[in-house]
Amino acid sequence: MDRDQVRDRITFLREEIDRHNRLYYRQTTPEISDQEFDALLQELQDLEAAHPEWADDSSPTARVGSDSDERFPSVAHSVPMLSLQNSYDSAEVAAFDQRVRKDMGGHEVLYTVEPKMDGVALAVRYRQGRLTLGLTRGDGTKGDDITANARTLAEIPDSLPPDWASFFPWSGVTAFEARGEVYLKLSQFAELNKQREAEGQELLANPRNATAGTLKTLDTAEVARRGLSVFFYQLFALDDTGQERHPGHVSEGRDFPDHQSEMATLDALGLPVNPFFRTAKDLPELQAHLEDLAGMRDTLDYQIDGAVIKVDSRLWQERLGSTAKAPRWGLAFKFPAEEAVTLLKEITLQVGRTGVITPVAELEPVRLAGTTVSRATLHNWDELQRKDIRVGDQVVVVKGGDIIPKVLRVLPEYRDGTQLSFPAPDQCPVCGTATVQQEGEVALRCGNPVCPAVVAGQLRHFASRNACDIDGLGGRSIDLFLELGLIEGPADLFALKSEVLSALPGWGEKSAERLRAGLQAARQRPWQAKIFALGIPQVGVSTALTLARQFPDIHALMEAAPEDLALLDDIGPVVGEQVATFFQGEAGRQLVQALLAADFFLETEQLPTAPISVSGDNWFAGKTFVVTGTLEAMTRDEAKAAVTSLGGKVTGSVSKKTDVLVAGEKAGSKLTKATDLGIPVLEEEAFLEKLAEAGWQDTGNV
DNA sequence: GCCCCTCGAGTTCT
DNA sequence: CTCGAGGGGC
Repeated sequence: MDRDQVRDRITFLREEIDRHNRLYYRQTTPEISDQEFDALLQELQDLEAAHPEWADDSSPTARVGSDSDERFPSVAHSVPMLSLQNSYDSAEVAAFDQRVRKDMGGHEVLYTVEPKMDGVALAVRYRQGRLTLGLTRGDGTKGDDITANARTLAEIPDSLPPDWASFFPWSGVTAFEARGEVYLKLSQFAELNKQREAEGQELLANPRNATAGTLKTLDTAEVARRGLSVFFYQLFALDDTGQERHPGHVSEGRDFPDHQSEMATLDALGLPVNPFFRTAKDLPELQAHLEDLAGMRDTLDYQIDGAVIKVDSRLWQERLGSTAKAPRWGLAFKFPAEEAVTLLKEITLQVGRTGVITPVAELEPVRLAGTTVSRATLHNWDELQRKDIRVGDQVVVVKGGDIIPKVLRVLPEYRDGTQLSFPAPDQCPVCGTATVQQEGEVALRCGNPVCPAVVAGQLRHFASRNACDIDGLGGRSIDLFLELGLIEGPADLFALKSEVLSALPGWGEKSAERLRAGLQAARQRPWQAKIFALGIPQVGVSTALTLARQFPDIHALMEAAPEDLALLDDIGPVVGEQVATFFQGEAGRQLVQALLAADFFLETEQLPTAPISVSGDNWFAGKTFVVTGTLEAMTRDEAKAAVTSLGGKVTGSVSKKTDVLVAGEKAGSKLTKATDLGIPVLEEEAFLEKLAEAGWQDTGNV
């Protein structure tokens, strides 16, 4: 099912379940068996679990269990407490705008935009200036009477100033109802959990659940202690008669002319309103406000999950009316979810170039922070056990560093006994060789040095950008060559015949020629890139450079003793031993011999390019830099090369020793850390200026 | 011997 | 980007 189908299905199931509920409870004429009903409910629960972004408080699943609470008396709402229609991207906002404009016959429209609080809805009633009732949303038509708890909220006044009625733009108001969202400030949430931790109590899972739980607590002293907050967004007068109903129509002058004045009146009454409140006269303005709000999200002391868009004029609201489900004059825009719940369908195994076997979670695809996530690494079996992840679990997925999905935790409450834990394999999934786990190591390895997965991984590494950077040789070609038995290792690439290549499926003379040129260029790669390409354990770009500076060619490097190696910068006994062992071992020796035979190594290797300082004494020289985020004018690697060429040092992580952080767009945790440590941050524009000042010019070849 | 810093390795999706 | 672990300063 694609996204739209899932959504339609959810809507259908909700309506269908509601219908059967009515048949069952009110008319006692069920159409389907209890089992069939349970199956529908189960399907809906599964879909909602996989798509938390479409959760809805009025869904039948939400009503099952805790929502309607026997411990509190149930009271009918004066006006049904509807929710707005949800939307998930800017196209849907545009469609909303178009529909509204059409319905308004080209009349000028003004929208309001306010944050959509991630809290719990609450209605409060005042009569003659005194708080008389606090009511939860419940099922939308009747809610739970939690008046005693509502009274404990410091932000909800028990009685209003004597002149309260004069704040309404029409006279004769004796009672009113205000609706809003109760929430827990993030700072307060953190404070509460700190206390709970100290007292050995279980921690509150998240602010929203904590708020919902608090409102349903019977101990009012405890409710008061939690320190809940509230923002109101709706206000209407009530009849003073026994039967409450919405009394006014705008045309009769007994309602607010627009949403703005409604908010202003709430504020005047001393009921808190969110400080973010804007108006927009067209779609671009609307979108700009939504973006602003999304940008502010992390700076707020409360969670918001989107924005609420309304047509400002109440007259137009009335004319636009409502569908059966939601008002036509408003829209809830939801930000992309940063956390999603989905089904872990399967765990598969991956064998990397070093032979390390990694478990990977295969997930039911789910939208998360703008992309669809279907896989996530589980790293190793320590992690699997620590988190007690099992096949068939509902899991919470987040995006680490906003890019790479990661399984945060399982939801054990969804387990039904069919979930199976996944033991570490005793055989390599690719070649069947027994797996080994070295002492003190977390990683599980395939014991076979020529495991096909390892060989493929080594070839990929050999061709990769920082290694030989072979143009025209991607992962798919490598797999193809291996499958056909054309090659067994990197050296065999050089012996591939053009005639053979151009006859391969998907290959022609052009691609064969491209690969030939790429291989020729590989022979001219800088010495350190060739060392890196060998794939020696523990030898990355940086260590390869150290080795290249010390040893002029492959022969000298092969003969180096571990003790000599350990003397080098950043190389200790462990890495020294690893390097020496690689060259003494059968596999390493064969690889080097074969590459020598293929003329891969040169008599005189190209020495690593020494830092060329333009003036030797520029702003960059001697400083330590970290580059993060996306730059416009250049790639991160180009920026690093530029800094290095001016005598600056570039490291990968921010620490006290970092002098400057160069931050592009969408900089993540590194920017946060740098700010914490008080390290100067240079944005791209300033960085380019400094480069120009230092006399750097783009040579094009990095 | 402890702690901080840096490096290597594996990682997703468009 | 994050994690684990090696290297080396203190």
